[in-house]
Amino acid sequence: MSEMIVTVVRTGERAERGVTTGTTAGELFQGDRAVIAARVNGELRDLAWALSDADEVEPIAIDSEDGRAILRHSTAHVLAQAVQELFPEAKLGIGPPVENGFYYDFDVPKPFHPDDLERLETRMRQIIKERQRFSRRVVTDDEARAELADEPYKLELIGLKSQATGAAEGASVEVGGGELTIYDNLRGDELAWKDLCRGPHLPTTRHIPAFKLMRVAAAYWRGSEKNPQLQRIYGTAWESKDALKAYLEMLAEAERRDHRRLGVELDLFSFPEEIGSGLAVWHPKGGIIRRVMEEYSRRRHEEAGYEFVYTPHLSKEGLFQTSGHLDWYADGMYPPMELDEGHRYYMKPMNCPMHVMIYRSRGRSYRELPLRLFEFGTVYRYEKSGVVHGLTRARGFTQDDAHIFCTPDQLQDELSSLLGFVVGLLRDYGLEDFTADLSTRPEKFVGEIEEWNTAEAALEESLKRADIPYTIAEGEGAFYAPKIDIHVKDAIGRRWQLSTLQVDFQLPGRFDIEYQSADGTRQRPYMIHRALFGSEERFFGILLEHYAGAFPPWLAPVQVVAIPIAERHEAYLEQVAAKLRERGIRVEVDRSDDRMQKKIRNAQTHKIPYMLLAGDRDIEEGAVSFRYRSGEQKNGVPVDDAVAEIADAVARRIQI
RNA sequence: GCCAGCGUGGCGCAAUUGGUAGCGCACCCGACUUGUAAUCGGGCGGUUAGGGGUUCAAGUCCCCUCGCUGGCUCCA
Repeated sequence: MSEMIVTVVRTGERAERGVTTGTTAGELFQGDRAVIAARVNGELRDLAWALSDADEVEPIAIDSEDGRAILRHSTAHVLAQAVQELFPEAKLGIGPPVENGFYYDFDVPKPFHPDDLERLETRMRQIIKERQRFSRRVVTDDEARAELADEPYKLELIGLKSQATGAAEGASVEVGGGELTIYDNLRGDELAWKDLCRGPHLPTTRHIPAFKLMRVAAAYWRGSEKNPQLQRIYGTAWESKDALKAYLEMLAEAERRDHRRLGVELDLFSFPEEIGSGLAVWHPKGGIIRRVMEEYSRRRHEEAGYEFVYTPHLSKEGLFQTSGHLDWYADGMYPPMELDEGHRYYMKPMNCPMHVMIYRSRGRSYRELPLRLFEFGTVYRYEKSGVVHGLTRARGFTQDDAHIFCTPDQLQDELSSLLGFVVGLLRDYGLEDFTADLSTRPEKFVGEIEEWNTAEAALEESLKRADIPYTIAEGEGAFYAPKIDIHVKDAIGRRWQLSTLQVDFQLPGRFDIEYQSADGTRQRPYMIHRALFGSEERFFGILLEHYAGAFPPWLAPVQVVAIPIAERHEAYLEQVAAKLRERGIRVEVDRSDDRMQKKIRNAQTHKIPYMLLAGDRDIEEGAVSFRYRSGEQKNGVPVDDAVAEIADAVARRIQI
């Protein structure tokens, strides 16, 4: 009685099934409520898709990656319907799923107000309750044009698709590759709404278990500054109320550990309005952490053969003309200071030209190479006003910047050892999970293609040797060089771009630097740029969020707070503190007239790694009692043992 | 740079339709001296980011500047 055979694929297992002609994917998976779409011969399809003989069919569950994307895309449609009902003049842009959610762009006469989101959510809930069916319909270009005559942006997409040019990011969900389709939202048999869309979609709106609109924003149509700005609404949707809740809690956790908030709470740094946007001052507690980070980094660099240099923050314009910065990135530089007789000085946006000056200060021999120059170099970049963001995107910041001058022969080994060094040092700061991007030649570049190819190959080889997983970012290199960016994953799973490593054969030529080789000829060195933290400010901000302010003891600004049970125990704790200070431990005795419980609370909120308490019992035994950040305690520890425990944790740079 | 939302004592927040700026924490003073997350009492502190305007009257309305937030664009 079965008229055709399909192959059902589930998590790698394959099974053949005989079904009647015209069976849909949905009927195949009837009974499994988690299945909301299917992959038929490799293509994602609606459950209403009619199968053909010999099809290979895989169920798509709503809680899979593909399933969530479909859910979110369908939720975007519900949003768009709600918007057009509440704001009839709204014209549709695009509405794709994105990581953790979706958005939909609209052209509206008056921008949305945050309060509009609540009204839209209410309407969306009604639409979901109505159990509208998502119904797919194939149309010709002309039919689509006729049906969407009132939607200028959709018409533009149809036009783009006809021209087979690359549409905007996200637009592929509207028009896709082949035939055009429109999805009708049907309330019973009545058409509630429709949208040009490739699909697939959930069977009905009722299949949306949980969603929330997040924020309104503006976005340029098709991602170009030259185009008009549309109003974008961001939302999120999940396979269950619990999954939505977990996501919202993750966002709340990210907010709690936002470095800008912790910077204030822990008194680490601030951005005085009087100084200017994006320009931080470091308070004593933040300053200690930064100093410890720098000291450790400096020591490791010295051990690895780097030499320390210092250079000024300002330079005459000629330097940046030679380097090419004024030709390529003058926009990103602070405007020049005009001095007498027409001399112009610029704040430096990068340290490299300065380091080249050091190299060029005298003749160089191949025997000196590789020459590794390192500086904590403070640079200033005129970031656009809308992008400044705490410590992670500042206008003044300090790079842990090094430039390595080497012979072409040395390039490969130098890159390889460099990568190992970088990753090793990042591990010491408590970061574990690394990936890399290899950014290759961009459209706008300088130099010879052969040189680019050589450098790209050397970078890739070093990634392989260092065994770091990487992806190739085609065309993402700097104009003067290909680069490797190292990304790290933080404690709550976010990825941050940190270190960069670039091969540069432009600057050596521009500055005409040379070395004398063994055969007596003059040769041009290669140059490698690298920053490990990227910027100290940014790295600090990332670490702060990674640790949620609870730094490991070696970095904590105050490592120990000693808390007397009563005033008469203060002198004893001062002796303990003196012993700790002898070991270089940063310790404070809390002699305020707060109650002991309050002192504990204070130390706890300041995320102090160790609290040492002492009362009559401890003093009798020559001991102290520990309270750790976890709330755990360890009582009656002999003072020398306590000191040793703390000093050891600091020396080993472990987290506790 | 563009769009939107914001900007109240150090921090977190309040202030009916425009009608004399309050609270908590922190801070200062006093009392209390207490074994693991907030003792009690008193006090100081704001020309409501800055400037201009409307009004009898503006933290509340309008304009400009600065700054912050979320996006977009950008990130050498």
